[in-house]
Amino acid sequence: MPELPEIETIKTGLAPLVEGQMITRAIVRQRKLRWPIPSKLSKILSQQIIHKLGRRGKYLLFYCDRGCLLIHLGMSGVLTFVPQKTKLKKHDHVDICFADGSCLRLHDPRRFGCMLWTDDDPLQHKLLINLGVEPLSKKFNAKYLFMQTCKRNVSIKQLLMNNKIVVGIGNIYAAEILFKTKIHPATCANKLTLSHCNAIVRTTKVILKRAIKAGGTTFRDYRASDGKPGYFQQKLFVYGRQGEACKICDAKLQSIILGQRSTVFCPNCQDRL
DNA sequence: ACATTGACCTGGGAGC
DNA sequence: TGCTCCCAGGTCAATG
Repeated sequence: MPELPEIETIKTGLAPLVEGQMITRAIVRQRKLRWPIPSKLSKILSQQIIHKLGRRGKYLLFYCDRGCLLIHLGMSGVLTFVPQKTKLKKHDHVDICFADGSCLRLHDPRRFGCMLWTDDDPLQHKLLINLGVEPLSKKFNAKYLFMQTCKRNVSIKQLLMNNKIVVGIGNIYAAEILFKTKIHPATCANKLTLSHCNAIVRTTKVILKRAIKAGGTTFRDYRASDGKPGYFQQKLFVYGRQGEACKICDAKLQSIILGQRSTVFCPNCQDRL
């Protein structure tokens, strides 16, 4: 389940491998992803050079000669850089083939991801234009978050996962951020003070940066592997640990459902306001 | 304008 | 063993 740190890690790892590559064709074996892959994708991409990789939220951007390829990995998407002759596995949906015999291969069992093309500025694309601020940018600050929380009647956990407000924070990091800031995930957003918002913002940046660093180390060798990053699992305090002991106070971690998503927290460390 | 719910999809685990 | 059921998750569209 790639969240922002994983996508950033993938971008960093992939950039030196694909930037400057000439695309010869694309092989699409399964078009039905979150949205259908354009039927003329191979024709569009043929003879284009990938100049630069980018990222916006959880979207990977491949800037080419005449437009941009947008890739979202959904829940289960994996990109690998392999020789074109590499044996196919189930759910290997797309190969973007390069002139040197290598290819970028998209594998996505659950098909929640997407691969789309735009001729124009990708940031103006329908799916990207309404995205919220980048959590590692200066726009994500206490004042901004407070402005958002003030007027909203949802749990702070749901707000953090709302990509119209801030992008890239999914179920894993939302839980971890709220644990670190000692805020109960069900706390109504409009109960938070500016000071709480400041703590959330600073913690978010620390945790995401640390995860990017960890992802970088576990991901270095992904060229040969299936590319699954480690989610710096040893460093998770609450996610996936319901019923286990809190690493800080030893209380039993609890799980609740917020916005149809399971949410783990420590009933002792995290106060509800 | 905001909040909520359903839909999409497969693999893996639990339970029988 | 094999079946069924349920869960995981991101995010958009439709509905309230």
